[in-house]
Amino acid sequence: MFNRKSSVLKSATTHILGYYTTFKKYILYKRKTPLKNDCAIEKTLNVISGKWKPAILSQLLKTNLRLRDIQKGLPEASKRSLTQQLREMIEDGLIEKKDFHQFPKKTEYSITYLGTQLSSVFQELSKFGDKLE
Amino acid sequence: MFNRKSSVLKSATTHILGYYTTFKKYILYKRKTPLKNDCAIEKTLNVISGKWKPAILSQLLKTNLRLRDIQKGLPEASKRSLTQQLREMIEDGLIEKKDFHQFPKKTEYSITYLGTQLSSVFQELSKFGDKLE
DNA sequence: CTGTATCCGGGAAGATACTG
DNA sequence: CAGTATCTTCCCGGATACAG
Repeated sequence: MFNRKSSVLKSATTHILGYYTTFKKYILYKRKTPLKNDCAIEKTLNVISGKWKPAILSQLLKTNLRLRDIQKGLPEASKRSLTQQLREMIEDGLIEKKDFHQFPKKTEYSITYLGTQLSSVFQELSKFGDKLE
Repeated sequence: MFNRKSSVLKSATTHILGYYTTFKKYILYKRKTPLKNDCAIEKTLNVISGKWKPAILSQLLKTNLRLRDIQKGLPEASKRSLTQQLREMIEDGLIEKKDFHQFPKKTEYSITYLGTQLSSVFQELSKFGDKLE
């Protein structure tokens, strides 16, 4: 989960797992600045602090949703960002995806049991946020 | 607190408060992507999710500290990052700074009452983090 | 010792076009 | 519809030198 691999295209010099390469192709690399995964607090922050993650999770805590519906609720977010953050949250086990094999494509995102346990975290975050200014 | 101003040097084209300029000098600018400050959850996340903030706050929840001591506890963080994150947390009212006017300089950072209320947030974050893998 | 000035690299996320 | 490919912009935080 930490040092999460992402795919990226670099046209010039880039790095693979810490080593540099100049090949122009999609590669997997580890995050440059490793997270302090020995701290439970930072672990949680890392899985929920994507730009749209709290918003998505709040929605999914209420009901299952298709990508289209998530977009409708977050019109400012690009589709790319949303699918990326959804993918990360699937990797982290917070949510699940179900594919209905049909055309046009249909998928549905839902919260996992682990994900539901975030609600007490959100409750505290919200309580504190109300005290700010 | 949101749309916090930062100073930055751009050698080419950059923007001031949303408008673009090509002057090469230090300017103040607002964040390009405004935060959704209507959500209490995101408010909290925004004030605690700097790279070293949770670590600093955890320390200050125990005792007052000088910059030197914070650095000792976080040898991987640069001085610049630490002072910057400390400054932001002062702006957000989480911590306070006391200057002893002497030479060599001496200052001391301490948690505010608002800051102490973060402990229940951290508790939940920590509890959830233990459930991750 | 505390803090700022300056420069820079890299990862996150936006825009847009395309695929199945 | 759902998702990826590609390029671009932005901004956080590291390194280093300097100032009071």
